[in-house]
Amino acid sequence: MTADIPITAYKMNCAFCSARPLGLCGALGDGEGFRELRDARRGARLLDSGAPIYRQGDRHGDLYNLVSGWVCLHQDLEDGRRQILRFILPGELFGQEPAGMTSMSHASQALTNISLCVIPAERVTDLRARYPGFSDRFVWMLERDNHLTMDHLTSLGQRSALERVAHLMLELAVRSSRRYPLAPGDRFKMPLTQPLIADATGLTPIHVNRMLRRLREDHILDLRNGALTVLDPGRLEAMVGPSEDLVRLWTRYAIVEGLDHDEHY
Amino acid sequence: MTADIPITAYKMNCAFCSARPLGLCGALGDGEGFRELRDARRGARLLDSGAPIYRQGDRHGDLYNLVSGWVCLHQDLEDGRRQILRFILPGELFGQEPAGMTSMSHASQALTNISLCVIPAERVTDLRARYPGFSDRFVWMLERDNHLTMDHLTSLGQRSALERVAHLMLELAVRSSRRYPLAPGDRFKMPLTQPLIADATGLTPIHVNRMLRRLREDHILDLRNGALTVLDPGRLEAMVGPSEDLVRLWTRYAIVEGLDHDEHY
DNA sequence: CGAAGTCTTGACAAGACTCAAACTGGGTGG
DNA sequence: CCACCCAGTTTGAGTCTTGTCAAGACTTCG
Repeated sequence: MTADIPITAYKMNCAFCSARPLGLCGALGDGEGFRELRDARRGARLLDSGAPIYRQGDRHGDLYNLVSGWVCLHQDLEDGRRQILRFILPGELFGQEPAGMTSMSHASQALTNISLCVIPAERVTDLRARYPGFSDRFVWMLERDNHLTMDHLTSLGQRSALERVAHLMLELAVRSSRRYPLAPGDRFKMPLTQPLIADATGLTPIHVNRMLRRLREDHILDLRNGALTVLDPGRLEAMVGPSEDLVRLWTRYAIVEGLDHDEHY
Repeated sequence: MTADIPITAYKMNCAFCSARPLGLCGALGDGEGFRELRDARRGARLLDSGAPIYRQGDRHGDLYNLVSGWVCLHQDLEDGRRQILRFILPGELFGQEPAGMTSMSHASQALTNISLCVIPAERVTDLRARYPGFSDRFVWMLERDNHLTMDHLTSLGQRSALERVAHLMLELAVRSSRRYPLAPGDRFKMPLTQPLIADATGLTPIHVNRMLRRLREDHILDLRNGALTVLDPGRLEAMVGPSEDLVRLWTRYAIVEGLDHDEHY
């Protein structure tokens, strides 16, 4: 179920630990700050698909960096309805809450087998205070989260069921591959079930099924057996209409000063 | 239409300029940092109801602090549909975007006559780098925004039309008055039209009208002539089910170290 | 007084949800 | 190797919520 793994087992896309200079820690260089961050890690965790990472109402304390696998953040209502707020992909940070909150406002769950890097929130706060570049990247990540969440808000509030599903598929294809534009026939591994898509789009699983069928019959995309095939990128993008800036946020982990294009990733 | 006003005309609830120790600048104390912030202001602006503050696609550059009046942030689709992302109340900050964005992803509009405090974004970045307490509050505000947006996302995705309208009304009553809990008969000035509520909840104006009528007939609340009367706070809260933490975010501008309760506001 | 914007209502249409059932594929245990 | 089970997917029929269209009433303001 849950296992601790040695630090050496980390993959290379932890924003805290590696992926320099792209991740959070890139701002710390190779010096003292980076060593501090590395030493602050509470440890790594391996979790099985389906396992909760934290629950709604848990006391707040740690930040998480997803090293491998997929995670979703979701908010549950008392009567069982739940909204998936965001899908977390490798290299992304999650688990932060405004200071002063007594408990987590949302839960998180592994969608695949995952590996995580765990850092106490107060250590991050401390590093932020002492390393401005580190703080800047942290702020950038918050602003990015905000931006993506607002985009979802517009999608749920204004788009039709078909558009919402298309929007989510395009976003996840681009975010998971960091590639744009897409070509006809591109395939992406996507560990999503239709009930998950339903919780993310505010639809019922049955209706998601119908929308996916329609997208397939219209030769726009085909989601099956955990893989998405983009059949007609042009029409897909036309349905979604992502801005240039939005695509940039989809293809990046963090702002990197001086680097302005995706080619570096 | 637009007018510049002398610095002396500021009211006391600008997070940059005053409202100390509660606003952003509170962390700067009375010393050098505070003077720097005050001097960094690009100036103040008065705008008439309905005026745009910035448009979607405008170049990014300034941060805004609302001194008086109401503002909404909204994101528009090409075909005219629009989603209201957030209502901004006096004392709140808006206009930030992730570094690297070329243009604003959303627009903002004055819902009443307003007064604004304008600060160049790069000056804020600079102050963040040099004053950690200032940076903490800035981060806190971002996290708060994020939290509120996620709450709206859950509302749009999971709640019925009636619940969404009730949710918005409760939130705005509490946020605008900074008072909780509510008592039967409490009245709140609220410069909202039904089309605005529709854009915020993802419904049509006509359906908003139906929902408001039902809430009125059920003696839960009454929104009329720009004022909301809460008739039955108990049932209203039961419909919305806000957590303790959420209410705390509704009643506060900023984290203030050492102060833990609303009584200070 | 007229005009514009907002609110209200009714009748109808459409999109999305509910319920029920059959089908698929992968894993488990006999 | 097969039977079974399970979660996920697919489909159909019927219902209900919400949206659309149209028109009238009420405010506010010039």
